[in-house]
Amino acid sequence: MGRQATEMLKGTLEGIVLAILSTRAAYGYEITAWLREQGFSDIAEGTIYALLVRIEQRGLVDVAKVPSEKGPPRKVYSLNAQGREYLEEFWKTWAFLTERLEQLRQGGDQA
Amino acid sequence: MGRQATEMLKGTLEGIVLAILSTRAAYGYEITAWLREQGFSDIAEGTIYALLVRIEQRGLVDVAKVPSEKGPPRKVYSLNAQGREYLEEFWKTWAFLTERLEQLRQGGDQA
DNA sequence: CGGTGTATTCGGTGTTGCTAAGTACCGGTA
DNA sequence: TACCGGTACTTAGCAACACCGAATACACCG
Repeated sequence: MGRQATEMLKGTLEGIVLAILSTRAAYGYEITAWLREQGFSDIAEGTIYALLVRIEQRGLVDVAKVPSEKGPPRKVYSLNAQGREYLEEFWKTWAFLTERLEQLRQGGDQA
Repeated sequence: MGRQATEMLKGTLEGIVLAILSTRAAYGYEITAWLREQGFSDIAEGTIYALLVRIEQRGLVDVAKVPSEKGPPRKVYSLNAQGREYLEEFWKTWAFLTERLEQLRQGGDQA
């Protein structure tokens, strides 16, 4: 989607992944595929894996190694209590941002 | 506002400033003060100036040096045609992101 | 045995916002 | 005069994040 999207994803992508994991446990490959389906056409594979490693190191998710029928074992991530708290904060920050931008958009349309 | 906000601002702050400039010309100090009023409490002064330099170098804004009664001359920025185009793209990307996240938020609330 | 699809890892790059310090100009005050 | 606070901009170095490209590993199929 271009340069703007790349920069806007910073910080947001983390929230997106946490939000996905709040509905169900998932592994990297699966998440990447799902995001592509949702229109995040050019999210790099490596980006998701790196992100997953980060949130694991911060203790926001639990990990389970599950054998796959069709490849190497999967690392299945699930959101834990701390992750849920963090996700709450994310939504608050997101709400603040969207409010400000909604105001700006309306103001800009008038001018 | 913390780490999350910092990361989420990346890419978004640029759009915010362009949106401000689409309503009226402004200079750095003024923009910083306005943002603080709007609740962006800890946006660093240097951040805005650096951003303004970037968008100027990309040719999105025009600059005029205007003497001030109370200090060194102001650099007043105004959005030009290219900047307006770029801002349009920004809004599109932003709309895409908000759509996805709105869906995720609803899904997450159910689970 | 080589190729395709699944699944993860790693090193290096560019962009961005933050920190912190410095420069410059002006008015008021001691 | 000398100093301080408010205005206004600049700069150098840092940390975090998404991207790119390549590599690794496993399973099945022709």
